[in-house]
Amino acid sequence: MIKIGYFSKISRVTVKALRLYDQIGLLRPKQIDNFTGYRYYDTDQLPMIQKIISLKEIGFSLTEIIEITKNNQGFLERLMIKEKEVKSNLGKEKSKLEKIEKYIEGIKKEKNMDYPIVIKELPEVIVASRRLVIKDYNELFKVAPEMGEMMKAQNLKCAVPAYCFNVYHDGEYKEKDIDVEICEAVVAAGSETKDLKFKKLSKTKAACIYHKGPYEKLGLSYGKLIEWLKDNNYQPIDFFRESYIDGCWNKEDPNEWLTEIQVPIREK
Amino acid sequence: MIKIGYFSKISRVTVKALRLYDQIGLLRPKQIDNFTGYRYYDTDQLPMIQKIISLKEIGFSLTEIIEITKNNQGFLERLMIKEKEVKSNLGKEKSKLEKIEKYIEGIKKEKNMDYPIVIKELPEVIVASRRLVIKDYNELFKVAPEMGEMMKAQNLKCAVPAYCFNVYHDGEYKEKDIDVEICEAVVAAGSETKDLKFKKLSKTKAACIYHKGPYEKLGLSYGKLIEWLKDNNYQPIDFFRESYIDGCWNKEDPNEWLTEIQVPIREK
DNA sequence: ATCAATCCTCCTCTAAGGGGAGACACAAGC
DNA sequence: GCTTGTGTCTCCCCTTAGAGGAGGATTGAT
Repeated sequence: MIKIGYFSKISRVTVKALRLYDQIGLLRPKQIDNFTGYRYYDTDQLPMIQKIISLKEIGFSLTEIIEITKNNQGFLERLMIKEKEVKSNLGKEKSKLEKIEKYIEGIKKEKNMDYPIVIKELPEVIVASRRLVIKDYNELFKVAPEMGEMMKAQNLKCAVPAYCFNVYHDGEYKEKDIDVEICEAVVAAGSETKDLKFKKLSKTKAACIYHKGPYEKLGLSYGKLIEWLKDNNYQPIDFFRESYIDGCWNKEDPNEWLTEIQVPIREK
Repeated sequence: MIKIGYFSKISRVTVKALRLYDQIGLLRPKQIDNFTGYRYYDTDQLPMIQKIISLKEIGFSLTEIIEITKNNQGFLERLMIKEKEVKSNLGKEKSKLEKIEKYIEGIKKEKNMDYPIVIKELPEVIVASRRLVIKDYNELFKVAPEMGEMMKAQNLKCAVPAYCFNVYHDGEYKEKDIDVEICEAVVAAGSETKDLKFKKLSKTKAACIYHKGPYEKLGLSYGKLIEWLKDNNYQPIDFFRESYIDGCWNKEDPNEWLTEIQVPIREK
């Protein structure tokens, strides 16, 4: 019979750990002195502690190890479950590594990524949409409230949280005669009119970037996003959405305006 | 100004997490009502929470994120450190996966691995060694105590924990005229005699397996170990050591005898 | 007999929140 | 103005696998 310290040395398991294993019933000392409380182990418990170490090394928790060592039933199943888990972890670590390397690359190329680009899942949503050609961007400040009126007339309820974005349908950047579609998420579709259509957008992954500041500089953010798509080998599967978060309606200073550009992509 | 629940929805971060971030000073609400304690956030805090999420995704802890967002100094270095970390994790997960697959394979092939094979590091050790040819295995029970006498005569101190093993130098298994070397770890070398040599064994990785039961069945364990080496593409770099843990000196029943077979291997 | 080493139990701490209790606060319907 | 339901607040406990340490008892060696 050997004391815990010696058993700790030959098993290469700390005393703290051994006491814990005793406590949770994973590995009880062969004998415990009733008066002193001293734990006495036997060398023939070495294989058991070895097994515990092995199972720990492949990722089983102590609770799982207790169950495994108690009755060997279902060990194969457990192994296969654990295999999946580990594979999933492996995938996560790989994706971390990719992201880190992108970050490092970005810094070395001196791209100033004040705001990171992330992939989000955009939920399924029903939008009221009005598509029209406007003379210039300023006209937006007129037609947007009009649309609000139309929606109010139908007693449409906007979704919460609000989600309001524009889609620009021109193939190129234009300053005049812009083909724009204004979309606003609603709780349920209304009745279609000449000016107001409804559609359901299915959920999708999207690459997103925030843009802070006036709309004239949105181009910079579009540029970053497009470059990122190319670098990461993603392909857009729908139009870019320009989602308005802060704007003239709640912030006076255009430098405070906040917009998010979202582009639906196919998952890799 | 929006309340925590709404901010939670649009940022996709739980209320619990937001409150924690507030508490640790990572992301304070823009305003807090002195009377009610209600937290009020602003939409312009979205980019910040986004950044936090991104940094979390690549494996930074909240404490690290606080430091990163406070002053951007050394971000590149941090990234490179994190890259190493993640690569190391990746390696660990891969090794887990390998082990799991070996286990599964073993079970499917019905190899009864009552005791797992593990790789340990054997520490550097000084051994007293006596090499001789014995007529049969029973002679060991005579020569071993003799060696004890020789050591006692020189007042040699055995190492703690005790480490006593045999090395069989014959190229094949023999029943007679066995070329055996008996080794015992000592604290310091003594003076060499005809029968007693000393040598220092450097530390090395070794594949090890426990064997419980009489010595006649040691062959089975040797077999498993050798097969495992082949399966895992390891090559022995030294003789097999048969390390005696429980034996006739402390257990009567040979079924209780415990031996560990160790074979030094080169690290992959 | 003394003293250092070992052992015991008990307590707190880790990271990033999750779950829940009890108490207020707010908005809507009557 | 009142009730009701929901949202929010703080505070407390819980999770893993031990690490670290305090304070006190025991052991082994001199």
